[in-house]
Amino acid sequence: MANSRAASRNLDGFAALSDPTRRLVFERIARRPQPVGRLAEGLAVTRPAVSQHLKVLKDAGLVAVEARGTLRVYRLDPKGVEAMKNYLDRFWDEALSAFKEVAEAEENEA
Amino acid sequence: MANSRAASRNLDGFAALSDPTRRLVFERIARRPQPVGRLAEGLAVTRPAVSQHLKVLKDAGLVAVEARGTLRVYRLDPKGVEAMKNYLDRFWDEALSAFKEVAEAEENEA
DNA sequence: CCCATCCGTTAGCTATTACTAACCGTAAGC
DNA sequence: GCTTACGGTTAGTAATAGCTAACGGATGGG
Repeated sequence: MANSRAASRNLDGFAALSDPTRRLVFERIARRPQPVGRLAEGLAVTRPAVSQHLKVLKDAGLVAVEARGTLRVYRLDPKGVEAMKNYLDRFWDEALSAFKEVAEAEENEA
Repeated sequence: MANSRAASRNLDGFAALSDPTRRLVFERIARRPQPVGRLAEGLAVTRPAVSQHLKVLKDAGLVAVEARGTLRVYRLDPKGVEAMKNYLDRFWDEALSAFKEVAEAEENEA
């Protein structure tokens, strides 16, 4: 990675986790690797919908597939999670320092 | 906050950072606190658009405002960033362990 | 070989979103 | 008090996203 833009790659994870249904799919997979059919049972949406959500999560690097015969078991993928964590860490210190400056400024005004 | 759902609140940040233009606004504010007008100058979209993006970022707890006379300076807000960081940390270990299990399984198959 | 099961894909519809243009409110400067 | 600069809000539009229904492909068991 040459510049800071490298950390900005693969940030489709934000769009992937922006949908509540997709977050549920993600959290269920985190609890235990599962095939698509089982996920669809407890999710109030049809199986094709879950399949489309899985495609988005897979393209974002948040989940991975393991073909086990005719079953396709989905599990978490650390790649996408790490990319998002790194991105947020980039601004974490700046967020704290900005907050601190304001706190001190308000102190002077008081 | 009693259960793990507490960490799932305030996750509108994912939707907020899912838009590329909104990410640019967020990153620019991170670099230096700025008023709306200055942000709109370098962003290829009109000022009202930036204002709407700022409202989304503010509702998500990612930015905060400080009224300085007629100027309104926007800065980062640690709240939303922390919520997202915590959420991702919840699944970080599970993602790694799931990855490890698969690696070992593939090792046995080889 | 045939059937059943599991899964991904497409077409089409509806709802949501990001955008611009126009408007209104508010705080300084003369 | 009037004007100017700065900003949030609304109306309306074009694009995008999530959903269901229907289909097609691939694997395993009888």
